[in-house]
Amino acid sequence: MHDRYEPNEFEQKWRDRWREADLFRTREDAARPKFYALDFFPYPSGAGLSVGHCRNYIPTDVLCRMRYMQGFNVLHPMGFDAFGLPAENEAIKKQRHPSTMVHEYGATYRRQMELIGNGYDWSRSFYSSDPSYYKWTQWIFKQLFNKGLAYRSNAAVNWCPKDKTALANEEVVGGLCERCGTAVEKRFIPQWFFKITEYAQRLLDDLDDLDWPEGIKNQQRNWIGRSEGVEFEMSVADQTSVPAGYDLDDDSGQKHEALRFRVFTTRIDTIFGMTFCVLAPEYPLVKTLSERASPEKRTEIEAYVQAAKSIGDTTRQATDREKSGVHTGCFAVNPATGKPVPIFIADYVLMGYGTGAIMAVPGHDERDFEFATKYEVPILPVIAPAVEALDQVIASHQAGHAFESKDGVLVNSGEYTGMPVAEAQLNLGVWMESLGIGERKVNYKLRDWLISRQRYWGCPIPILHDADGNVEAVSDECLPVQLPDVERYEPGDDGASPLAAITEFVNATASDGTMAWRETDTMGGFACSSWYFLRFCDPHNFEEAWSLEKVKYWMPVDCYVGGAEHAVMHLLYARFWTKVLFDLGLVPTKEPFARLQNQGQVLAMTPYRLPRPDETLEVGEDAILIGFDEAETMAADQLTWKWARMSKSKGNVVTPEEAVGLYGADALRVYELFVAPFEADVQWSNEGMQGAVRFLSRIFKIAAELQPIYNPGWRRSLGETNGLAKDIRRWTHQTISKVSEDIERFAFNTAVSTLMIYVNNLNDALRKLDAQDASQASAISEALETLILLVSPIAPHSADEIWSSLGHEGFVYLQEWPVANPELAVADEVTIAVQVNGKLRDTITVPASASNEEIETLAMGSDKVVFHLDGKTIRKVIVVPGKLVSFVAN
RNA sequence: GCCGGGGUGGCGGAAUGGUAGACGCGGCGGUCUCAAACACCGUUGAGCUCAAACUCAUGAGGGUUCGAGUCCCUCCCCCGGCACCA
Repeated sequence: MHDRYEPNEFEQKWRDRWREADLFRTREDAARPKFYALDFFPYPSGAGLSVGHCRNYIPTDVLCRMRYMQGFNVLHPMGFDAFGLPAENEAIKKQRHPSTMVHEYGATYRRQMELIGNGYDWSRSFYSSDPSYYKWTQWIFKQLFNKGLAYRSNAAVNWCPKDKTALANEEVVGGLCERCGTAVEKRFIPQWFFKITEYAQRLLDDLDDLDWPEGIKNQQRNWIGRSEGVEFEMSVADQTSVPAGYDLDDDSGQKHEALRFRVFTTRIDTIFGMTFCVLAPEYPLVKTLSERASPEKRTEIEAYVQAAKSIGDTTRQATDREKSGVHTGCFAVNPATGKPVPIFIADYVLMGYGTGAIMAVPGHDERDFEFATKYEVPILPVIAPAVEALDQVIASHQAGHAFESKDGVLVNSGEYTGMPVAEAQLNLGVWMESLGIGERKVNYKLRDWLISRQRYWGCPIPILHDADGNVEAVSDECLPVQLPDVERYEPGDDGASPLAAITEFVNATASDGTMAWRETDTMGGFACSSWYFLRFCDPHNFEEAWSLEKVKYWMPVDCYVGGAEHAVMHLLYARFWTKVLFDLGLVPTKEPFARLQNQGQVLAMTPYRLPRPDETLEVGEDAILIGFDEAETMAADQLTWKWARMSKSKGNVVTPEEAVGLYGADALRVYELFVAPFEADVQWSNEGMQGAVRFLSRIFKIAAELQPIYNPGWRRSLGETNGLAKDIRRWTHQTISKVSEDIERFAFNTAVSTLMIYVNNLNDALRKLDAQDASQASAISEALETLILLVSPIAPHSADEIWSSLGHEGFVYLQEWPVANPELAVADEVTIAVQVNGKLRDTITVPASASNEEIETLAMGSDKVVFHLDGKTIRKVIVVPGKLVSFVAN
């Protein structure tokens, strides 16, 4: 037996044995409970894994290993998110075919995952680019299509000029392509969408029951962006009702037919304060109003609309931009007051939200206030803290700000004056409905999910177009629509997929035998990852996407682990697909992931230097990234070292091979688990792993020392224990319960620290141990076994090595997880804090069975307590059993 | 601006309203060694000290409580997300 941790001597041996024994093959034993744990579907990048990725995979593996030992059927699969932009872009750069490249990278990932000792059931693995997988991605597309949830539309879409494809809203971050950081442009191309908006309310409501981090749920709530309000109709006023002081530019002198438009507001209570209204420049009515206007006015309007079109969305939506707009020369009637208000066109109103038109209440909305000030529109206070507190509102206006108030009462609001805001919102909504010009309505920021990509490397959309422009789904027998194997697949700039140039692919026959052509867009990668967790339940099914029975058994995923960056992308899409499939009766759960955990990132020291005078910095950077080689050549005062996320581009990656080579796989596992809470970021240092090595070495040392007295039959020879033997058993059973709980709640750092305390205690006990004492020998044998079992999910190679050195056959993984006996975990004596007037003055040791009165008496006997109580009268005594005694005296 | 999550020794971090700083890293002292490394043993919040005792201390300030890192209020700072969404 090794007496210290020497990973090179045994770790590889155990990994080989696990593979030979097919140890991690999924068990589907009907008598056992199931546990489904899953890591986010990784895209296999050419950079391979870093120790940062391991921080995701190791903890899931620890939990799975414990669950298996606890008697669960564990499903712990791994596969690869192979389709999509990142793979294709890398393949283009390397002049390779994405298919061969991705498989090669996937093999590297697998090798690295095995190197760190992770136990996946590789027999269930697949690539999302396998035809046997994407056949079913297409089949699910069809389910959506048949249900009316997939549609083609010629809308303005986000186009990434670098990746040469359209993107979903979720993939545009701050106006930039989420992948490559290029500014997106607007394009009008016919695109396929999924109607995720139809599920907005359910996606919002069902968040409440999920055991997910609050931050992720919050992000989804914001993204869905529900708001309640009233949508109502405004009529354009006839020129005869134009108020004095407004010069109407209508040169026709004619009466026009009644024009109307609808506005949405969340603050119907402020309607009496509407002194103008605003249409988005893209609003359809703008054209009509412009045609009515004088030639000069028309020129002005058209110029403004043109200008709004030409500036990008990002610029347009910058909050610090000065408001701009143009008066149409027309007026609309405020339905509450009956008075005409001017209609403006302004680009601060967006066509994409609500109706694209608003009622403007400058008195109580900062944006409207800014606009009204610039264009000299009246500002009217209609909400105040109280009817008699109008001066506060006026003061705010004079100071240059709208008075924004969610409570308070209405003023200057006719019969509603004096009514509290909440009540007025309800009453005015009802009033609108009774009048028949509006209704209470819920709006969402969520937009439909744009799924088309004008790229080669994705799942083909299984749709045929006929000569008349009709679309039909490819019949089930003809699935999968195979992605043609071609040499050249670079995207074009014309908004067409490269597949459009492949006539053999495009030409097809419709179901009625007429000529048709295939849809040439492919699906974005998020389609593939929206159901892979279902396929893992039944990965070799060639008849159907999955059998309902299998999915009923395994779903939902009990523990889903990955980074927080997918909050509104993958995690939202996968929820949506699951709900659709649920409605179709194809899956038994409304939600795919019962519990979600986000791991922290691993940061590495990365060299930066100060910019030279002629250099400009990247957004968010205050220095310029340099390579480690360059850093070596520079003087220390020229450099700044910063903690940055490990990435190939920063050159700061530590690979699992390096870490395992230097310190061993188990040391890497222990270090990553122990160094910080699971969800916290970690500052990587190779030296930090030395502590993990010491911990593992101590375990080996204890095991080696105990080997001669270790008795595998300790259960039979255990009798009444006292003294040291009893202490040992108490530590053992306390440790079992704490470690089990901690692993369960993802507190791996405290699980490891508990094991360290246990090891330290056993180490101390070793020095006092009497090998001739049978009860001590049994207790320490139990302790040694328990230590190996408890440490095995965390350091599986070491556990197996020690286990076999002690003469056991097989693997620790196949042993039963120990169960704590609460009676043994209880101490005979407890240390109790004694406080006088809230300050700690002494601690006393009392029998655990002592009554409150006995504890109080013992505490009164303490010299220190006597000293601090001297000359005082005890007013009150608080006894918390097992914890403290507190005297209140004066 | 809005919404989340945070702020504890030199560092990473522990702590169901009940002994703040577990465990580890680093430091210091020692054992082993010709010496070093490894390993092992001891020590390590600050102040005052020979020591005991005492005082202070969980971003700042208030409050509730016998007792607050933990609960409440006001404010500051950091991280993440959203942002002209009516």
